[in-house]
Amino acid sequence: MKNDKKLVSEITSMDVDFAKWYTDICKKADLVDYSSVKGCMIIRPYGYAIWENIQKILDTRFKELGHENVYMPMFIPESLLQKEKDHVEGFAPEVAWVTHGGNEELPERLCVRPTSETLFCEHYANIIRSWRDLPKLYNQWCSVVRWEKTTRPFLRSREFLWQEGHTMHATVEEAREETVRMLNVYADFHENDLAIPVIKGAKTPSDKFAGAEDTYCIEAMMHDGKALQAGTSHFFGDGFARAFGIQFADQNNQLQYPQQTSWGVTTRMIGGIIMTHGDDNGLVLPPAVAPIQVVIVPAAMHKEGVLEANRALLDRIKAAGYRVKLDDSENSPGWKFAEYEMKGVPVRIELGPRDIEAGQCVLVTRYNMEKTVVKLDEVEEVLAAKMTEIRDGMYQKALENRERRTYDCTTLDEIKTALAEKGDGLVRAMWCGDEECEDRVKEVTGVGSRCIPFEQKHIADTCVCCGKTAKAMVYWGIAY
RNA sequence: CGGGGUGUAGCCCAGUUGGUAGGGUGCGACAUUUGGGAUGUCGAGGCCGCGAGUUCGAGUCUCGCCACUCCGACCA
Repeated sequence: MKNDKKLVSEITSMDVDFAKWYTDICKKADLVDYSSVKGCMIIRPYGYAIWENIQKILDTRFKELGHENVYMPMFIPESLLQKEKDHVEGFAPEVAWVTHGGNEELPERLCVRPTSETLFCEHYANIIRSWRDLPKLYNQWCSVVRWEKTTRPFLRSREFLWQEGHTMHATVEEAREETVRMLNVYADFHENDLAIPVIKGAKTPSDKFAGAEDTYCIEAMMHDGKALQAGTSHFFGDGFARAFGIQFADQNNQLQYPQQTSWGVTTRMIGGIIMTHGDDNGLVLPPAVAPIQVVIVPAAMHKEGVLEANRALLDRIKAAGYRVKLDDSENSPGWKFAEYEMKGVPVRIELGPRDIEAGQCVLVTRYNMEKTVVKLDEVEEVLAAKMTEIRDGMYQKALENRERRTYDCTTLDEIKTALAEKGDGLVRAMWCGDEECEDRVKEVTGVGSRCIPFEQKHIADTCVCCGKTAKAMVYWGIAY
């Protein structure tokens, strides 16, 4: 059939070429366009609307937990960046520098923020004096620049949008609690709103954020079995505070250094949504962040009464609180079906003369293409149930993929065999804690350490690599 | 940053031994259509990625650069 042919030619199949499939979706679903600067993407209205929905949900949660939004400058003087040694060393290779203002060379070059710990610290040094000033719970929504070598839309761009929380606390316990609390916010958001199952855990020492004492992360598995770091939360101790001279007088009038955290998620999450839920017909969006949650496609639109009935349905669904669109354009229904499937709209409702006569409409859920005939009277109730069902179904589907592609291994050979026979995936294996073994596992098997999960599973007594007593079970994988 | 691939209309692509650019799709108008990407007619749309060079003449040959893309090393 001609239609089928066209569909196939639109997007590369994910089984044929996952990477190509990914970029096809990004472009064909109107999420991004390329700009004239390498690695800098234009986020188009449909893609940006997803980000705005993500922002709304997270911003609300941050504020519920007492965080306040601020805005820091985008430039960091070189001397400021250099105050914390590990931090500079970590970021130096990928910062962009501003060296001129107009035609004048600047006395000190400015780096375009790759992250803002140093700026927050400089400011905190000025505003924190007493235990009464703590905690400081600041967050900012902004973009940062990291001069990446290879770039991909959403997954790795040289400029990306994110949110960075930076907090200061009086005690270690309180700061550690904050670090875990925010990791949990990210994990809940991924699982409940994005329908992406995540593994919570700690990064190994070699994989920690530059300057952090502990880095926690959530790891998600993409459809192709590769891992995506979806969010991070860091505990800094007082390392930065000492470097920046931030001190407060405690209740005994003793000077103390405050304990610091930072945490962030980025537009990369959109890449995560695409690669977790998408299929060969295009994007599949979780209802919570879909710019359009319901699209109404009229059939035989020009027959008498059809458009009116569709408009009435639109008003009702809108009144019920959904982001809904009626496509009354002149395109054929078939065109519209394909279009909104490409864009990942969670629910499509078809309403034509036959339905109107029968007092019903046809409801199709995107993630499984299931058709349901719904009585018009019951649309609101059915929609409410469907939205939950969609989120649960998408989550389940993603979880099954992850479980099918998670392999427990006790030797390096087992890892190699599992990956070769079952395909890319996450490997659960024991680790002694030595960086040498960590490197060797990657060298020999191709999978690197992703995280030491909070939820441990005992697979063996000894390290998968050296055979010494194991300290922890580690998730290993190929990372995006 | 190494290795490969690709840059021609918005998109996909053709373009012969070098002779001044074409198809499909999309776009605009009109008509007929509309339950899985409709059809016809007319029309608009090009610094052939950018810059040098060879040549009477370059989309085509040479060199350089840039971008995209894939595979590796680094990263949210």
